[in-house]
Amino acid sequence: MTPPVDFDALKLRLIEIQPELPKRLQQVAAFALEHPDEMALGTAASVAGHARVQASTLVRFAQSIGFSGFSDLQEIFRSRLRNRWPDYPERMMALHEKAMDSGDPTHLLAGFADSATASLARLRESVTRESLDRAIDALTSARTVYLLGQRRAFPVSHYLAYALAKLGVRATLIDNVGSLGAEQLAHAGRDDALIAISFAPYTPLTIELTRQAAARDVPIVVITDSPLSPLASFAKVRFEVAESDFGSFRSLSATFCLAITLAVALANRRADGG
Amino acid sequence: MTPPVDFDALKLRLIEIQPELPKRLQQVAAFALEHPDEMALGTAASVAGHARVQASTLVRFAQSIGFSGFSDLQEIFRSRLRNRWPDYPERMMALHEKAMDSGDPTHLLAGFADSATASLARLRESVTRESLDRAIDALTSARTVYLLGQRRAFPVSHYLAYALAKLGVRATLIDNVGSLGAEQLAHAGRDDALIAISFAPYTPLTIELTRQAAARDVPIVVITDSPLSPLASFAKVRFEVAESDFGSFRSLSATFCLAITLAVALANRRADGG
DNA sequence: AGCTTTTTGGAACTTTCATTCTGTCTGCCG
DNA sequence: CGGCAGACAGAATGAAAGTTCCAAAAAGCT
Repeated sequence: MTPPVDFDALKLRLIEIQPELPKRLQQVAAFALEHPDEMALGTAASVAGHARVQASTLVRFAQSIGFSGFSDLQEIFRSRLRNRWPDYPERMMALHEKAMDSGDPTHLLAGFADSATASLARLRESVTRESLDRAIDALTSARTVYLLGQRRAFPVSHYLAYALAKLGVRATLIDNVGSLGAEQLAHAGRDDALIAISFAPYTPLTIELTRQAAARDVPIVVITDSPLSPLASFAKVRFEVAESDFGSFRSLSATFCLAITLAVALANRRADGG
Repeated sequence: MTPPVDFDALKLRLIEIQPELPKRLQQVAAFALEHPDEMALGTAASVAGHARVQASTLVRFAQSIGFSGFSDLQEIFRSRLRNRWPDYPERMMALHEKAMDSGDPTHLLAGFADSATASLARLRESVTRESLDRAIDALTSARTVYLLGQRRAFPVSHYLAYALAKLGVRATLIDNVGSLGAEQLAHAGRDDALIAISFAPYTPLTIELTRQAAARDVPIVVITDSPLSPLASFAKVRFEVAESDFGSFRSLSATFCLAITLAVALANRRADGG
């Protein structure tokens, strides 16, 4: 069998033959495509370690595609690295300028990526350890963590529900399916907690349900975009996330980042504290 | 003498001390700056050959700058090649460990923010104008855009549904509420389009519904994490988003960024083209 | 269920590589 | 002109890497 001559050919070949490959060899194929840099720079042993495979499997993999051994295969990944655009900052500049012409969607992509990056940078500066600690305290002592976010904020609360479930934390997502939002939150009490998320224009349902929960003394962590947010007054702990926007669409990157931080920190605390 | 920590520092150091270096060492310095790729990927012997020098000279060169040997020096060149941030993996490790044993949640936040930022940077490099254009073409000619993403990917498809609705694009979210996923997608035909999103471990429902849609010739734009993804083969256009992960949680920033780019570009195209 | 074939993990083997060491050479100062 | 110090090339060395092989396990087939 004749081995692929460049990275693209290799990629195609792998896509083609992967289904009929043994398990471990599939594993290697997936790893190779996901970590091409590692394949290029690492040693057979280190790559094998990261891919959870024996070094000999790497050799077998290479041979099954037609190479004589791992080293030959690695040469493909190395040449890919050589031919990659020489200098990063220059390329970035060129990309920005070239994309300025209208109708180029890469311009949009760059814009959204920039604004997300900016949001993340600002998040890091604006969130204090103290507020994080207080939020995690409040959540740690909760029997059930309720998650509320509608419309734009719904992706965040849904992702939190997913993450908390994975982390073994009891959480309930208020998704308002069938307009049962109020009922979904009805049993939240003072030994639970609510994470309420809303941005301008604030969804009335989110405000109303948060208000009701606050009236029942449910500890509330609020993620919003302004200290003047209608949610602010209900908050035991409040985070203001200033997402920069590009065009009229705000990124949610910083909000997600904060959310997952809360989730993981909470799980860690539970694991430590018993 | 303390060795430079990254490529730029090394460059400066070399320029500074080059005049007072012995002849062969100057030769090596010049070669190193002119052929950084060779320095990164070659062996001591091959580099020595190209630079018309003995291998031992390379070692002495490295030591004269403060490294323990050629291998340490080579690491600098390799990390330059790996990605724009030379110390990214180390930084990640450090943050992770700090976050783990200090219990300081701001380290977690920094880690997630970093990994999101890295994902965004990589996204910009990996997405080509050509694939964006093809995706937008496919979506523009669709009567209805169907959005499919479950579990981890659900936040993305939900957000897309929100954004497309705001932009005046007819879109249907396959949320599988009440297990009506198949029925929600039942009327999609060849003049519609589907955006299918899934990451490992791929949700069976997403794969199955995408397969069914593909069988009915629905044009499909796939967002996934590997060319070997089970979704890949159904795709008319495929995006591979390599999100870096921190701990065991992947950021979704790059995926959101790509999604919103598609949405806005689509709306723009519709507005222009009539 | 038993046999055959394929696949896998691990150790042994061989090669390659970086590094050290030694003798020689060159340039400089006495 | 002779001696000294630094630099150099090339061989020797020891470590690390890639590869091969074999036995055990798994998968497939009758």
